[in-house]
Amino acid sequence: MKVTKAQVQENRARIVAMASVLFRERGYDGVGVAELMAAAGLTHGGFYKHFKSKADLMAEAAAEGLAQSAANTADIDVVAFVNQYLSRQHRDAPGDGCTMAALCGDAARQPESIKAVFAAGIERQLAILESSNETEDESAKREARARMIDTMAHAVGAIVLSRACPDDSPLADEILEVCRAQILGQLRSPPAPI
Amino acid sequence: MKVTKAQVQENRARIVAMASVLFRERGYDGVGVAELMAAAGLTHGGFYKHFKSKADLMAEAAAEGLAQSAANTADIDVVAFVNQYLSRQHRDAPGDGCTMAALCGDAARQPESIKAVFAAGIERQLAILESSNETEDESAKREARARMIDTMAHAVGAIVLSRACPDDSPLADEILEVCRAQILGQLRSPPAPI
DNA sequence: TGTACATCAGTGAACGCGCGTTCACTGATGTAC
DNA sequence: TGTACATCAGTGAACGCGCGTTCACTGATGTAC
Repeated sequence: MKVTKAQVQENRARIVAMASVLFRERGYDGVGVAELMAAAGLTHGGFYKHFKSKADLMAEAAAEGLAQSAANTADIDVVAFVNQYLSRQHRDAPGDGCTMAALCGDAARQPESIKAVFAAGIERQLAILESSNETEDESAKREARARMIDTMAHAVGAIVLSRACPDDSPLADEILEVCRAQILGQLRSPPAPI
Repeated sequence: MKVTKAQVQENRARIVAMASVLFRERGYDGVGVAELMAAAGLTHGGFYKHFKSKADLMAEAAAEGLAQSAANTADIDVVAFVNQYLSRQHRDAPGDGCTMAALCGDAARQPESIKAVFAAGIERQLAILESSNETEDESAKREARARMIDTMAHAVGAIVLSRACPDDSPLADEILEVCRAQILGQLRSPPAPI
């Protein structure tokens, strides 16, 4: 049962999309090839007609997830981004949340090729966040970049730490709220003195 | 070949200690029971004389790792702690680094019992960091706690994000340096306005 | 436009492998006398 | 203090299982005429 070219493309895209979600929910080792294919409505045997290996799909799914996050960020301002990022909804739904927050720990133990995808994703996200700042001044640009790197790490840390706490634990919510207030405060305040 | 009571205790402690390191280096799914036992100089069959299951050891190894971090923090002040935490040495040696930074992502997908160990570890670390502040004032105490939660999340995020980048990538170092400067700046400055 | 045939995405059984866990056995330890 | 024996940490083979990957096969698609 061969299938139209359009169908092939669509199937492949669906595999990547489902993988992107499932990996975020359960980690790279937490989902098998068979389950991934089943989630896309296919059987596992056809997997290698689309991808060289599971690691291959991991890289592609990460790229997709990171691109999606970037796209979601493009339209809103930094304050809205932070409010949404540091919400309980985001923390409790890793599957359609930030790929960095969900998979950074896993990425650290993956081959360089996957780490490269993450680094590119971070740079891309930074470019979008910085773009709200339209200055021409070089030192102001550097300042804006540093601020955004800092904000990103701060936000990722809050989500990651909050997710490591038991469901409904007060500490999990406290981490989120404290960090949200702090990050928003910093964004409002002038550059920190050196 | 039975073994003295002291030897039994020592063997068990060695298993937990090695597990604590290996899990931090390669994640909970990245190390098997056989390898864990071999690292402790034993064969895999005896594992279940010491632990009910691998998950059991995971919880104990996490507790050990978190307790160790707390102990290491007890003697030094917050600035020294931050400088050490956000160093390339720490980033590049997860095996004897912070358990939170190394395993938070994994913990998020583990049973509640392990998440509880993490939450307890976070509280313990907070207690130590807050203790440098010796005020009696209730609102100042709350302020100190919030600051330390914030600092911890910030620092964890920086390490986790930096580790997801390729080895020797400029971005990995940039993240570390930017966050270190920022965190130290905040610790020096007065409480952020609300 | 209609026919004949090569292509190749998808199927499902099978592969070897490493995992967590169980088990019968060993033999020095530690206890009872 | 010396002897006899029960205990149980440690061994290494074996278990079932699910994993990533391979393979012979299918049959509609898309191409060549």
